[in-house]
Amino acid sequence: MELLETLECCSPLAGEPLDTEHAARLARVFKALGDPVRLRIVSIVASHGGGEACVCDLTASFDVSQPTISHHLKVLKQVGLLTSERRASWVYYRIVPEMMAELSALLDVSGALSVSPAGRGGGR
Amino acid sequence: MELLETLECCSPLAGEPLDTEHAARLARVFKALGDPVRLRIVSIVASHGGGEACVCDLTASFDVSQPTISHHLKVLKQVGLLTSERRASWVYYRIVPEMMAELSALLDVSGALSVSPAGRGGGR
DNA sequence: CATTGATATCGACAGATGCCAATGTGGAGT
DNA sequence: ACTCCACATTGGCATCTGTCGATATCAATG
Repeated sequence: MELLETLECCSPLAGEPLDTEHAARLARVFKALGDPVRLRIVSIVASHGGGEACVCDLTASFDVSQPTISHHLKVLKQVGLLTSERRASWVYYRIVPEMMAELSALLDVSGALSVSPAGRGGGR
Repeated sequence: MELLETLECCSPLAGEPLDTEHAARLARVFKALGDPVRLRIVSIVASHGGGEACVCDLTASFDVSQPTISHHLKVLKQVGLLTSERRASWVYYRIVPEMMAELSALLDVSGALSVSPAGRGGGR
């Protein structure tokens, strides 16, 4: 079950290089997002009313089989991007906003690279 | 060469579901970040002085061979995360801040899911 | 122009990944 | 208890991916 828990970190990528451990953990999360079906699953769940969607909502949105959807959901859950809850016959998935926030903050290099605060502007 | 160009989009994931096209394009970018070596390469380049790093800086930071680093750089360049410039014998890589900003904004669901602005709070 | 140093490409191979059909499981209704 | 439905797991298969050694390219230098 719980494979990923440490959500304390992270300074943005532009701060200092990721050590091997953090890189390995974060890479697994990005890899989970690195499949078009899984990325659409996340977007469907994130934008679904009530912040959650059942598997039946998802299988209806794809051409792939139900076992394949189930497999992708398992991957997304293992890396900590989704949680699930069973209610009656249906299983509802919702995103973990803390994880999304961590990734978003990690990729936010706006302060360090784009504006160049005078004095170190883009090398040369 | 230029495989990815359309950087106009995107509303955050929580807005509306990604269509198949956008999902496919973005998934390729996330997949590129979904390898620990590549993620560390991005972090090293992003945090390197002057905003750029040459290949020699990178090969020194990893246990993998120089061809492997070169391969990973090619992947990161193809999806639009890095650009390269040759100066004399050295090739300098730098990140594409617009791409980072796009991904960061895409994953930023803080307005829609985490804070629950009264009225639609995370279901229940 | 031969040499050297930095980087890219090629070819091959083990291991990972995505997919499906078949089957298992767990809850709700009859 | 039997059955139906929603979902998960298993097993197998074709394809993709990361890695390396060998080799090619490209730029500076002698």
